[in-house]
Amino acid sequence: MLEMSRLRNDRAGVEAGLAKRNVGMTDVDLAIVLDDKRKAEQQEMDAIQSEANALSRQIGDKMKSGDREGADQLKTQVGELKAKLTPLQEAHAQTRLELENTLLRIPNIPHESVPAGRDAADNEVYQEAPKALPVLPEGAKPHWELGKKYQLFDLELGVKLTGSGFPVYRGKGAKLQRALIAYFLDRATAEGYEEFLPPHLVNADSARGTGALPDKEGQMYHATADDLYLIPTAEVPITNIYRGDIVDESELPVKMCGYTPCFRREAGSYGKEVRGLNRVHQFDKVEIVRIERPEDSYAALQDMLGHVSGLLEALDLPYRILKLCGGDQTFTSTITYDFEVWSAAQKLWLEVSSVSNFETFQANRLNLRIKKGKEKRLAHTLNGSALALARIVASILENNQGLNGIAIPEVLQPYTGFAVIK
RNA sequence: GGAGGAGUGGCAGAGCGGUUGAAUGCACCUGUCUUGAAAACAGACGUACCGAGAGGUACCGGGGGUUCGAAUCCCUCCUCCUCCGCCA
Repeated sequence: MLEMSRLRNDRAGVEAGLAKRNVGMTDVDLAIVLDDKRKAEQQEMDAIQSEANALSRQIGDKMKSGDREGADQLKTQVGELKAKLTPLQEAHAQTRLELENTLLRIPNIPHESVPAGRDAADNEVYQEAPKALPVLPEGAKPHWELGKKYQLFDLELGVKLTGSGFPVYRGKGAKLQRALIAYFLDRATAEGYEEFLPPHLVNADSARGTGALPDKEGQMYHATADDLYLIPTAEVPITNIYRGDIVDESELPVKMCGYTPCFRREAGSYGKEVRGLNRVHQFDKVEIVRIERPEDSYAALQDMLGHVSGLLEALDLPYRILKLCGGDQTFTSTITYDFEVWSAAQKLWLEVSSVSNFETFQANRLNLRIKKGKEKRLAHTLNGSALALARIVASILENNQGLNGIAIPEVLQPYTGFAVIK
């Protein structure tokens, strides 16, 4: 949620930013009108309330001194004031609700460096793959065939148990998952991120705090009996740890990480993009989250890009980094970099990480502030996948396949206990 | 799931219908004193909204109600504690 002050004071900047997302100024204008109305209503209400409070106090005095008649007279006056107040209060509540809903509809303003554009086709390559893409010999198999051949995961079994898009990992496939999770967490904690293991279901307040609601309503699984949402990413519970908090600047930066499964309904996607593990309803991910001073957040973003790059390099996977265009960014982000890994058998780039700075957009919804002495201001929040498993597994299997089986990256071997899948 | 008890400022803890945004203690902050610290003393010390300011309004777990007036009474929901039941 954007700050009202920004909408009022930086109209040109807001307009230019929203244009990059192909969004107009209608809601911005409406928000300002509603905010003006809100203020005027409050002033009027406060004045009436103030008068009523003063009279009520006088009633108390008159009652004490035995002046029943005077008290009754004042009661009538207060009654009249209240009659005026009630409709005002109702109107005011309505105005606030409309203002809130309007603000929730306005997406974050992209960073000035973010290119304009409509969709993924307009994204900018920020960093090319560092080396020549591997070329596999004839007969190389896509990961879903490898998964079947070596009994690493079973999609049909998932259908039986749950439905499509819920893979069942088994044997060395399951162990590889566990190894990747442990490796990613160890790397993150070595970088100073505190590990959390949060709930996998959250309430509506948490979903709203990070922007999953209302923007992604329908993309989350909803446990209606208890009105809880299955998390689409660990970002939601981990960032919400600080919802409503005021953090002293001396405690910054806050660096958190956590592993969780991620649940996404992903309704309506078909074709090669969803073959095998390319897009599933449940996958595992290690997420990193940071809370920063505004002046530090872009250095933090670079640091996070470095961290994710380091992981992919350690796994020896060819990757590139995209800077998303305005139209392809998520609703809440100021700037987003996507990491894509080359899946050699499919000859396809697979997105394995998304690293974003939200500036104050999430913090404003979360009401997450930082303070230095008496001075308080909104924090900047950032997060990134480090990393998302299913597609990493897909590319490891495909890229590392050979005549003698699939080679496990060296850094993972201490975690898997085996060097080859055969 | 059933029965009972409780939710007040950073913490502890009064208040139980009328200048109570809230006593008191501790913690924190600022001064005085001290070479420095401690102690002592003095002061400041919640959040949000409106207002140029003076100041005003709201908030005592959330929501609703009674009343001229609610932290105080009523309803409801949530959370925690104790006991019982069930259970990985």
